[in-house]
Parts: sequence; structure tokens; C-alpha cells
Amino acid sequence: MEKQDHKSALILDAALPVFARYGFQKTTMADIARAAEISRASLYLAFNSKEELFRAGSARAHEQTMSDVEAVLGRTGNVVDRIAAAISAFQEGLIAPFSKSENAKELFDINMQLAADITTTARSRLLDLLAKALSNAQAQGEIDLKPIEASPIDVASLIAAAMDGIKHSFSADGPSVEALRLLMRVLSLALTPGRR
Amino acid sequence: MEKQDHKSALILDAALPVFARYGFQKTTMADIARAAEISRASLYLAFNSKEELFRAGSARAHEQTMSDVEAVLGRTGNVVDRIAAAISAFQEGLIAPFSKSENAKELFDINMQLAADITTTARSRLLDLLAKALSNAQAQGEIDLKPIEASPIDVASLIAAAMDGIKHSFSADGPSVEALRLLMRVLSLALTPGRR
DNA sequence: GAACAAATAGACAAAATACGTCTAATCGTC
DNA sequence: GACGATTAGACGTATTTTGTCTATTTGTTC
Repeated sequence: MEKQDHKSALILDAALPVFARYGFQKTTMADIARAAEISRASLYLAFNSKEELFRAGSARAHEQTMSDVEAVLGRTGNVVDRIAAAISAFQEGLIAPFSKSENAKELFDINMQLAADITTTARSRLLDLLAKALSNAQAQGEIDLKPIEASPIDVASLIAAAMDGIKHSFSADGPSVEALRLLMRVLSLALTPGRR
Repeated sequence: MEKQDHKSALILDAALPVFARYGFQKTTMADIARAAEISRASLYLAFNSKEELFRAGSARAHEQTMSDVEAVLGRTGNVVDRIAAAISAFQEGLIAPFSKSENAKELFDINMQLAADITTTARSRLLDLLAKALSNAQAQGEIDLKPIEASPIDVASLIAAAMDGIKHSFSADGPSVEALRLLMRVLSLALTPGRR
């Protein structure tokens, strides 16, 4: 059972770059088998269909990324910086690898079609983690949410929404990083106690 | 007749990047029509088949590149430098654009299958231009071929062969440029008069 | 080296996709 | 309104891909 998972993981690690390169439609099971250096028959032993394989790939990417996000949030340092790093990790893990502009749209569409649950679960998990980090910071007096009259969840939602909006409006051109930095500066000023 | 050519050229300019990105096999006529922002029906008005389109694309790339090569060779300066620049132009025009590593092999294979004549014609044209440049340089005493006991054509052939060999052995990793530079230094030393 | 599980090549029918052709409708220009 | 150019869309055919299956090979364990 554990060997199986390992093999599947190897296949998925080989498959994701192929999807990123050609998109879902143009990627064939033969392409993936070749990339994973196994036969097509073996590939079907591990995954019953291309769609199942894609779902598993999406799941793996999300798991890995969320693990990174969790690790980053667990570090020391001020909350805003850690949250900024967490958002970065989230973007780097799930968006940047597929931002070949052309294929990006198709891949995200297919993902929403085949693995919407995985994505929404990860998203709410991210919200949870951000809210928890904010909550802890507030408990330790590092930040003060009273002036802005919002709960940790509210703030976490705002950050996630901004992340999404920024991603969609700027696509992968570049200003995205800049816009996120600005958001973090705003948050920092708004939440730091000892300010008006 | 002239409008037709212009339209065809626009199509080919849109098609080449698509071929470079996906390779010949994975590129569909629909992909090309989309890239050229015309309908599939119109695409078939300009080209009767995918193979014909590819041939035309290959022809266009070769024409443009050879025109660049000719221009570079026509400049002032010492022969060896001009030849080095010409080789660079040739490589940049016909090899670099398709060196997406994965697709490169398939594209070159398909090219040799569908447009071998175009490639070989361009190649002999290149040889001719190099030989002519060497011949002129010799006539003006800029270089001396006597010590190496070779005709301009011999030297041109050697250069072209070296270019090929370098390309094939190093693929598109990087040392290719270095190797070409070395070849040019060798030539320069061997051909310059006033040396042993 | 026999016994066993895992991986493979290769063939296969069914489904999906691409090709190349055609017609009828739309668009822009004169 | 007439004209040529462009288009959407449907079409049959050919090719490719999918997913399944069997027989064979490979590698491991006893």
C-alpha cells in the first residue's frame, strides 16, 4: 500500500510538468507514461483514467503546497510577514508552475471541472490557517483587530479575496507580486497597535 | 497576388510559434487558425494542407534567415568576424527558435521529411555565400589560403560542417556558442597573412 | 531453478479528435 | 444593392486516443 503511493507519486511528479507544458487536452496518457518512464499499461494500473490521474495530480499539488504554507506560517516573526510568505508559497505552489499563459486558462478550467472540491477544500484550509495565525497574534497583543472591527476570519477572507483578485486582474505579467506587497503594507499599518 | 502573399506571411508568422511550442503532431489547423485570428475555413483557402503550410513556414524561415545572413556578410570588417556573425545569424534564425528541446527533434525530423529540399538549398546557398566572402577577402589580400592548401569552397564547407557538428554534439545547452568562437579564432590565425 | 508478483509489449474495439471539403450566411467595400 | 472575401458550421473520412485485455518478459523470493 505504501509502495503503491510512492509509485503513484513518482508518476504524478512526472505528469504535472507534462500537463503544464501541453495543457490537459493535448496531453495523452502515452505522453505521461513516457515522461514517467513506464509503459502505458502500467500507467493504467495506477490510474484508471486520465481524469482520475489529473485529479490525483491536483490533489498532490495542493497537499504539497498546503504543507509548505503551514510550515511558513509556523515560523517565528511578525504575523503580516508570515502571512505574506504563506500567500507567496500558495501562489508559487499552485499558480506559478502553470502560468505558461496559454495553457494556464485551460488547466484552471479543467481543474475546476474535475477537482473543484480539492481546490475549494484547500482554499478553506488556507483561510483557516490564516485566521488562526491572526487569532494567535491578537491573543499575544501583536496586532489589534478592534480598530478595524473585523474578526480574524474576516481579515483572512479579505486577504484571500485580494490574492484572488490580484491574480485574476494581473494574470502572470508581474505586477502581481507588487500588488501583494502593497496589500501587506496596508495590513501591517492597519493592524499594528499603538497607531491611530 | 501580392495581397495573398502578405496574408500568407501573416499566417505563417502566427503558425511558426505554435509549431515551436507544440511540435508538428500536436499542432492542429484549428490551433494555427486561432493564432492567426482567422477561421479554419480561411486557413484552408491559403494552404491546402497542414503539410503544405509547414513547408511554406519552413521556406519563409529559411528565406528570412538567408536574407539576414547575406546582410551580415555584406557589412564591413574582417572576413572571419563577418563569417562568425553569419553563422550566428543562421543558427539564431533556424535553430534557436525551435530549441524547446522536446519539440526540437520532432520538428527537425518533420522538416527533413517535408521540406528537405528547402533546407538543403539554403545550406548550399550558405556555402556559396561563405565561399564568395572568403574569395573576395583573398583577392584583397586580407587572408591567405595558400598555407592551408584549400579553396574558398573547402574552407566554407569546413565551417559549415563544424557548425553542424557543434550543433549536434552540444544540442542547445550552451557550449555551442563557445565552440563556434573557438573555431573562428582558429580560422583567424590560420588564414591571416604575415604569419607562419 | 521453480514459483510468484510486477511490468511490459502489443492488439483491440469504442470513443474522440483532426483533416479536408462544402454550403449557406455574414461582413465590409465599392 | 452588388460584389468578393470571410465566416460558422456541418459533413464523411482518416487518424489518434482511450481504456481493456492477453500473452510474454522481468525480477524477486524461496
